[in-house]
Amino acid sequence: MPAATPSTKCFTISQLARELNISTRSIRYYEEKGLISPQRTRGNQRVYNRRDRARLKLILRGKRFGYNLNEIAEMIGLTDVNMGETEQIKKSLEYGEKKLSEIRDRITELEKLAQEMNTIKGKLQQRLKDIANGSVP
Amino acid sequence: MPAATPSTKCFTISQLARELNISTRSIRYYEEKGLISPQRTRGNQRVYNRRDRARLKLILRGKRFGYNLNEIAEMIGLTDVNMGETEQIKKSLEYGEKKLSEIRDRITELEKLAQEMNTIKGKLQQRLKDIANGSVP
DNA sequence: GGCATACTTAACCTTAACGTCAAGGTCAAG
DNA sequence: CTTGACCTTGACGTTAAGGTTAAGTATGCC
Repeated sequence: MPAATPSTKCFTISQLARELNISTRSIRYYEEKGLISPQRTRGNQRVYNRRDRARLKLILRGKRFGYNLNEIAEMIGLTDVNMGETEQIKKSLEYGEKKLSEIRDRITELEKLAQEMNTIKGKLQQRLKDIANGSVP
Repeated sequence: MPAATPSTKCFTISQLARELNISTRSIRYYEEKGLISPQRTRGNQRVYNRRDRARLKLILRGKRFGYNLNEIAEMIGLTDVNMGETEQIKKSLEYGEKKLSEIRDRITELEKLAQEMNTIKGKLQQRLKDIANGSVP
């Protein structure tokens, strides 16, 4: 067998913070809330692997859609925690299903919003033309 | 000419609050922040028309996507305020364009999120099967 | 070992977005 | 004109999500 763990790249907290463009404080705060649990060095410093990094990205994505940290916690509760009893898994699946349809709703809603803004855009452009001609306001 | 204003249905604040499932406090707060400016009765009570109602819906939609009220204020600044000088309109258009592409980005991102959750779902189901058989955890 | 960086926890501070409560005004029904 | 439901402003309270600062520890490099 060759050397071990070929896919265990690690990051420090500030590396991740820089990469994800957030503060270290935020990352620690997410940990406080139980959203991530990185390993530690002997010296007690946090070490993040790519799974942790992926999870952070997931958290940030959730945030961008207006979910708060509690909701996100529930949402990603279905990734690797729980993973114990069949019942838990089933519940997670159920929850995930709910969230998925919620997301689909959001997508259609966003499309509606885009449409709405397009309408407004059209009106503004029309108005611009009107002004260019001389139709009084 | 027949009777005037055929499309001027009005609402009280609590009617809207109930319909939109938010508190009256929130609605007043949005007004405080300059996001809506309903008419008043002689007795100084707020009266909302359907345009106001539509705007409230827009605000809530924005919120659901993680925009804060300041961002939303800017965003809807392009609906009927400004509407005065050509320069303003042009700026609004520019801003709207930016927002539109932002929205498109969000849509793709949401799709990615949905995909990700589907992957998780698959894993959970697989795990469920494994347990059903008897492969130890 | 010594130095510069980066990391740790703990404590306190800030801001947005409301919730809540008080003290009083409005409005439609009777 | 009274009553009850609803509305007004104002002020203060609360909560989530961090920012900030302090005092001390780890790590990498010379």
